[in-house]
Parts: sequence; structure tokens; C-alpha cells
Amino acid sequence: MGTAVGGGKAVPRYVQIADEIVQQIRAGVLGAGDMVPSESELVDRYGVSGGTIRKAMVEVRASGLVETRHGKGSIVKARPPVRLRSSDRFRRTHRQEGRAAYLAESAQSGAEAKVSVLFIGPMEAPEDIAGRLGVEVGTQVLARRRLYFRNGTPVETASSYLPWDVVKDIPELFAENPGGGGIYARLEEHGHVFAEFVETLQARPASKAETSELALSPGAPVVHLVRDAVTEAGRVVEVCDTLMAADQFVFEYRIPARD
Amino acid sequence: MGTAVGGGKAVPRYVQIADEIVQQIRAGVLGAGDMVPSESELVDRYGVSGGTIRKAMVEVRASGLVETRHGKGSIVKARPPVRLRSSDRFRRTHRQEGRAAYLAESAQSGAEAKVSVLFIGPMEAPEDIAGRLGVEVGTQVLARRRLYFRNGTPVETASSYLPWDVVKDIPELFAENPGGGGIYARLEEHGHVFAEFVETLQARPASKAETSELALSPGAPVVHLVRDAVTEAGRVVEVCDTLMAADQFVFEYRIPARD
DNA sequence: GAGTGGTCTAGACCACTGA
DNA sequence: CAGTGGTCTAGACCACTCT
Repeated sequence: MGTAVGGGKAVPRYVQIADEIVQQIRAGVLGAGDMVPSESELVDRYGVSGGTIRKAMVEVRASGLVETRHGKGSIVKARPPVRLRSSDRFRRTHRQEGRAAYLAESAQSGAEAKVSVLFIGPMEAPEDIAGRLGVEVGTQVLARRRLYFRNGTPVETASSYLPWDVVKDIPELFAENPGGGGIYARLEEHGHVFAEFVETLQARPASKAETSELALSPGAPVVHLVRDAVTEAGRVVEVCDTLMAADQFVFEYRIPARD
Repeated sequence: MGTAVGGGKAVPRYVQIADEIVQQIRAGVLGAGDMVPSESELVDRYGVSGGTIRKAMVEVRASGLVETRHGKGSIVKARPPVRLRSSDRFRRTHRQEGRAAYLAESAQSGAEAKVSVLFIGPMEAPEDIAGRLGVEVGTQVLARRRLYFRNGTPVETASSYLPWDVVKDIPELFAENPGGGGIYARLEEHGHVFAEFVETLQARPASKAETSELALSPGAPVVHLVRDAVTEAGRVVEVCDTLMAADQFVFEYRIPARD
């Protein structure tokens, strides 16, 4: 046979099918944790070939509502992802309450948060990081690499880099748990008082490697966020390089009106 | 025949081919404006079937380095896109110099910018906008919908919504060109002095409709940005709803350290 | 018209999951 | 083991672009 006959519009069949499945999820016909019918079952149900169903499922995955595992099937994701990541999570009052930024926000939205430390130790500064820290490429810096989970699924990797002369007298920064208020609290206790944080964001499709690290569907977008922590002395004492699953976050920034 | 024979690894052939093409572009073998070989030529060159090449090209498109048009082919994109969109483009000094935010930034990065006005006129406030403006759903507001171009290609759609009682005495806001400094300058001249701007961002794959409006490849990510302009009186006098091609922008925000 | 990408098919084989 | 998704093929027809 041929192509989408019948109506004779422009919407390809696989898009129609994808939309139909997405609607069923949004409408609750398929609820959180339910399995999406298997591809072969969908082939029967819609009377199209496997390739077409396959393309439809690629679209469905791109919607972020579903997670597919190989010999298993596709399962409707647990929930309306989206965690607000607001710009005032760096307030000192939050730190003094003893909570690190990510916990403060997770608590707000009632989700279970977890951090797994992947690496803490010395490292030669990569080029872009060295530039931001104002040190030579290859200089030794402290790297702290972690993976953040939310409700059991990885949503974010973060790598902090700090100049060695800053960290060498702050033993807590070498510990998995740097203590109440996080590393920023420790830094301010040691005289590195922050003036501002500069964040740059860019969204792009996940690479193959990132796809597996964050358990994403191929092609799902990620947000690459890099933050410079600048002290009142004008020095960048930390660069935090973060990669986040885009469907898990909404970013909020408040910009004061200025002259 | 079967699958990726030979080595016997896990990397699918279409990914290998996609990577190879992407490398050629990054290395400059294929330069800006060059046509990527046609799919049938790639079929010959790599000795695989059309479907495999097709999947490879989907990957290549996802990299954002290439733009594909139907009966034409794939062309290597003109540019290392990326335009910095920094949070201090709302400074009054910029407005007083008579330049609107987008022009100030475009000038910086030496790109040709253009705006096309799609619609200016009264409109019933949609639900989310009404909520932000603090008016009833369906109340009449002024809508200003524009499409921004950069070097000839559309990169951003923006829709501003303003309460009717605010705009009714400011005729410039109904004009395509609201005058030097843009609508924010006009609003401040009429007593609406801004205290802050609140921006929320979310990245997601483009929908089918957005794909065509911004001339994107299917599945390419977009950034949805909504900005509330808040006056010193605590009122939101403008909501700007923006959709941007993610590969065209880097966002920068400066966050002052606070208690 | 010839050439391009876009959709679809019908069937093959592989790799992973779970009972 | 049966069932699932993942990759690949070879060929068909369609829609768009350019000449």
C-alpha cells in the first residue's frame, strides 16, 4: 500500500498515533506506573507496520511522559516532573538554617531528594574552567562531582571546581558532606564572602553519553548550566558545571530594574 | 542481512555514520553553507540502506549543525549560532540610548537583526496570562505579537500582554514601532516605574507547530521564557511570553548574594 | 522532468528482560 | 524460554524544489 491515504491531510500517521498515546496519558487513561501497550500490540491495534509504531514511540518518548527500557517496555513516568529552581536559593538565611540549596527546594515541592558523590579530589583544571577561575590550564583544583536524584531517578549532574589555595585550609570541602549550609557556608566562614553568582544556561539535545548518565530518552533536551561564584574581592572561588534533564526543571530568575 | 557485523560492539551503525558526518562538519571538511551529500549518495558511500541513513541524519539534525529542507537537501548552518541574552539588557541606560533590548544585544555580537510584527491589538486574556497580570480570564488586554529574525532566519517569537487600563492612554503602544527604548521606555514615561523583572524558563522539544514557525528540525529543543514586568507599585504591567530556538541562545543571569 | 527528503511496509535478526 | 524493544533491509509511493 501507500502512504496516509483517506483524509488526505499532511499529518503523518505516526504523529497522529503519538498524539493519541500522549493524550491518553495526559487524560489519565494511562496512569503513572502503567505500562504502555507493547509495540506489537500497537501494530495490531492501529493496523500499521512496526516501523510506524516505532517512530510514533520516539515521539512519545520525546514528550518526556514515558520511559522505555529494552526488554521490558514503556512505562508512564511517575510524575509531573518540574522542580522550580529559583534564583533565591542562594540566600544566606537558607544556609544558616543549615540546608543546602537543593534540599530547600526539594522540600518545597515535596519530593524525595538524594545525592550521590561520584568524586572528590584534586584534578587538573580543564580549559574552560581554568578560564573562569582565572588560573592556568592544568593547574591543580579541587573537583567535587555529584549526581542528584529525585524520587529515585537521576536528574542532574554537578561538578564544582575550586582553586587549591582556597580549599587547602578548609578540610570540610574534602568531605562527602561538607556540613550544614553546604560548601558556600564553609567558604563564607573562611572569609570568602560572596558578592554575586553568575549563571549561564544553554539548552541542547543530550549527547549519547549524557543520555545514559541521566537515564534520558535519546534526543531529550538537557540544560547546561555553569555558575561562577564571585566574592566581594572580585574573585571566582567556585565554578559549578551542571547538566540537568530539561523536563525536570523550571528556572526562575528575578532581575532587579537598574539604571 | 543482519545487524552491525564486523567488530561486534554496541554502537549502532547509524550512530557511527552520524558521528562521522558531525565530525566532518566540526573539522571544517564541510563548511558553512555547504550541502551535505544527499541521502541516496550516502547510501552508496556507506553501503547501508536508506532507512539507516535516514536515522543517521535525524541524529545529525539533532546536533543543530545542519538544516534540512524538503526537496532540497541538508545544508550546513551558517553559524555558530548562540547569541548571548544577558540579564542586564533591561537597564534604563540602554533604553535612554534609544535602543531596544534585542537590538542592543544583536549589535554586540555583530549580527543582522530584524523584527516582524505579527499582530497588535486587543485580545481576551488567556488563563495563564490573566493569572500573571492579576485580571479575570477573558478580560480585554493589549497583545503585541512579534517574530524576531537573526541573519534572515526566525529565532524567536514573543507575545507581550498588557492590561487595558495601562495602555489605553499610551498611543505608542499600539504602533508597530513604539519609539526609542521600546515599550518599557514608554511605560516608565507614563509613571509605571519598574522594580523588577521575573523570568521563568523551561526547555522542551518543539511541538510540530513550533517546528514550522521557527523553521526548526523536528525534535529540536526550544526554550519557553515568560517574563513578568513588575512596577514599584507591585503591579505586573506586562507579561512577555517568548519561545526561542534553543541553539540560538545562551542565557546569562547575575544573581546578587543576599541575606 | 529529475532529484531530493518524508512516510510507510513487511519481514529479518539481535539484545535484553523476566519467568 | 517467550516477549519485548533496537537495528537493519529493500523497495514502494508521496511531496517538495529546482530547472
